[in-house]
Amino acid sequence: MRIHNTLTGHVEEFKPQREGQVAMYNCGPTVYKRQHIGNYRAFLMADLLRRALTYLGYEVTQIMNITDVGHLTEDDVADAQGEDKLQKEAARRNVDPWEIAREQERYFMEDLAVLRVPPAHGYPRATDHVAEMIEMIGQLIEKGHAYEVDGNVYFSIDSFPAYGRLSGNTMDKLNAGAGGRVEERTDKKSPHDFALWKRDEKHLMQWDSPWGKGYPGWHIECSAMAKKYLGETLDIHTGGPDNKFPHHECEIAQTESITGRPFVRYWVHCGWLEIGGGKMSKSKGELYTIPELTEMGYEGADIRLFLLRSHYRAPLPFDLELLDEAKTVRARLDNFVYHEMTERPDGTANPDLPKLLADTRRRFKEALEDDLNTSAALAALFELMHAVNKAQPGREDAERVVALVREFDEVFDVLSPPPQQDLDAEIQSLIEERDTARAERNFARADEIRDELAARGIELIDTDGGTRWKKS
RNA sequence: GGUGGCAUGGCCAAGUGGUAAGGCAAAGGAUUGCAAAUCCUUGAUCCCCGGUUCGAAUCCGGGUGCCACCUCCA
Repeated sequence: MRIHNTLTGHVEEFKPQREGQVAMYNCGPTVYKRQHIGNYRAFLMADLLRRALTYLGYEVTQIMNITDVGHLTEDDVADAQGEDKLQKEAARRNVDPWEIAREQERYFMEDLAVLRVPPAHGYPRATDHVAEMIEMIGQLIEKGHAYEVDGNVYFSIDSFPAYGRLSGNTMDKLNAGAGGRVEERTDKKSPHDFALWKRDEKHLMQWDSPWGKGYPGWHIECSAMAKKYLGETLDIHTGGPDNKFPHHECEIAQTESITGRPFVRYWVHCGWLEIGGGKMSKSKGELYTIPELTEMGYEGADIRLFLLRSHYRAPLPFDLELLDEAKTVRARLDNFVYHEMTERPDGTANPDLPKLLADTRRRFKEALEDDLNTSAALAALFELMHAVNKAQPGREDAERVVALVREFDEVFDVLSPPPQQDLDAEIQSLIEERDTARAERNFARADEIRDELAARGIELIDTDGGTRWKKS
């Protein structure tokens, strides 16, 4: 397995700390608003990574955090001026922030289910780990990496020279490029210092701490929970492109200042999902949530395939036509498995088939091993389908082919469930009537019945072996 | 101003030194009572200029265009 590591900027050979075992942490959602499809690109990448690693024989432990406090609207300012996003939404809707957090967390899980994302091994909430955060903050102060000013605790950037290694925004660069954008004056020693603990009497979520009542800053939660559930050094840490800076820089600074060991071996970030030539984000208008898309008739699997068809790191344009295309492709896959390869006649085994299957599996695997090259993996699958359709296999060969397609689908998970085979008696008799009409060459009546069933969502397919149908 | 990234046929998209995967769309053909599906056929010298090389979409230099981060954001 080779994977692109943001830390080095290169695709590297992946070697977990423990042979065959992977400790993976995914930056999860901030539960103050419904996540949109752009957010889900990052979560589906995490899912892909987990599935691919599992397919390749690794045992993966996956932890994804739920941010339910402390994510500020002004992380850079990172003093008491910044607003907690959850708090802001709570004030807007005039409801308890806890209520919003739990509601949005529930929606998130619902969306993941629609997207066929199997649950991670844990979804720790920030608010359940304030004690761990306080402990880490205390350690940072002890070691001289953090300082308290009037109930606020800041991480001192100057105490961590490696700051900026991940994003390229090193301190000298940040200072050089300040260009008037860092203008605020605060109680911080350096404008780039970020908050670990914040005092704010008006905040609705308050915890006791050695520095008085307050609540934790955003970045510290990931350091605390990653350490608790996966240890001091993670094999993989994922996130969206926006997490690189400052969030992940801050995580590195906090954790490594305490442990003195590398925090993460491989940083993996996805590319932006773009809409209208720009990124899709909550602060702009046009974004789609999962329920909005399903109401429009798209299935989770359509969205999966749309996202998995291109490389996870490339910027990906989003529009409904591309989603339609994914739907078309998926229909072709379904058709192959449930129609072309089903009810095949008996036949002799094709001597070339074993090699075709082995080559296809090798190509598929090698593509995944090459920094999750899903485009190439899918190309292998399409070429297999083409070759098999051409060869018109007998039943046993067809079953072998389908088994391989299903094996690939453990990674992609885009096949529809098997079509229902039960039909009510009325429809059944209409189909029989049509068969009779066709036999009598009464095509007018036959087409009439076809149209009628189509209106009821039943699509008829005439084959040599008789009339088949499927729900359209 | 600083940082990171992108530029491949109508659209989407692989490919990082050896004569451009795959998908969607489109067109023609085979098959079909009509359909659907399937099969056959048809398309790009890879943003521009210069360089390195026997050979570059792929490396180097210089341009141009676009996106993002340095505010909230996956």
